[in-house]
Amino acid sequence: MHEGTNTVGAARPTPIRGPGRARAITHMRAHGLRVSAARRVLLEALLVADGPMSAEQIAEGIGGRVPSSDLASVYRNLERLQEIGVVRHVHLGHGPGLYQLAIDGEREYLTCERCADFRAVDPRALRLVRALIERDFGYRASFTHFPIVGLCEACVRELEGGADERAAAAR
Amino acid sequence: MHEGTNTVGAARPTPIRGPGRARAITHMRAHGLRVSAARRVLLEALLVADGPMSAEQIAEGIGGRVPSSDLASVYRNLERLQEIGVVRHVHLGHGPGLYQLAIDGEREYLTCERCADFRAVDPRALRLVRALIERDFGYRASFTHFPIVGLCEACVRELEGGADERAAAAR
DNA sequence: GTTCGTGCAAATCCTTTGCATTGAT
DNA sequence: ATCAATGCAAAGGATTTGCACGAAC
Repeated sequence: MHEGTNTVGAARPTPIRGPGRARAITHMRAHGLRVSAARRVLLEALLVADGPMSAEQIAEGIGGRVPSSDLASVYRNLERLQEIGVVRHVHLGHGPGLYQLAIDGEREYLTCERCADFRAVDPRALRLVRALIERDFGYRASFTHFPIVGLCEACVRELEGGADERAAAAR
Repeated sequence: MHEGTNTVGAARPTPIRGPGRARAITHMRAHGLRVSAARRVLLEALLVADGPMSAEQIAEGIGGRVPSSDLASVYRNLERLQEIGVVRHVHLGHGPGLYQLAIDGEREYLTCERCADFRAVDPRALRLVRALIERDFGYRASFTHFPIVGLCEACVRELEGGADERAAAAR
């Protein structure tokens, strides 16, 4: 059925480690990708961004902090860079996919379906969760591409506090 | 940011229990919804379907087993019925949202990002997983609307078998 | 007789594709 | 000089919205 973005099962890309620019460009050359202006700008955008960004935000130049570029090319390049392990993306709830450099090792995500905020964690922090899921269901879970969805601490408090607040207001 | 489909935080709808038709229709009347032909057909489609169905499949009459109907109306009615707790939907990976009746109690999902197959489980089966996530991250996870994504047992075997097969082929 | 729901068309959002031109190698 | 990458425009799938007509209450 759906694939394209699906990394699992394809030749596993070597994630880039160490600081960005030069490393990424070497990686691109090593994979036979040309180093065009558009791709330099794309890398710059991802380096400048502080967190996962939508293709549109990137195309618009991260709010003017880097030159803007063509959206279709951004999508094409994000996909190519993803294939060689320079880029990753996450789907946080509805809304567009969010892209980021893969230079900082794997991250897994938890996102709040109420306030839409999210949290990136080291995969090791989810070792037990994964083990439990595999033991009970045989599934090898990954929250890299699709996050754990739920309510964050703040939203839980707000919702549970709801009763108290109402009681207080009634007084 | 995104909402609409988001159930959490809104007045929690009473899920319908007991067998379908009449129950659902009573529920609709109780919530001031009119019982139109289109809505009867929609309910029929969801009753006939054996699993979560896309809006398009429903509009096309579940492969001719029920009358077909207008896609926009299907979406509108799915949303209204969801608001009153007669319908639920899941997002399994990419692809369209999948809708089903809420008559059979909550279900949580695990889906395979390789073969796109999925599995519905009783929420109680995920009690420990949820507890662990809440303890470690403060998130109250729910896999009702967005599933646990990973590799199913079969795909894990295929991928791990890969090495053996290759070794065997080399012999 | 109102008001809500319908069907159709058109618009929206995110993403992909076709194609002639430009540019990296 | 070659071939990959670009930019633009147009298509694509999923979903939403506007609106005039019809049907449930």
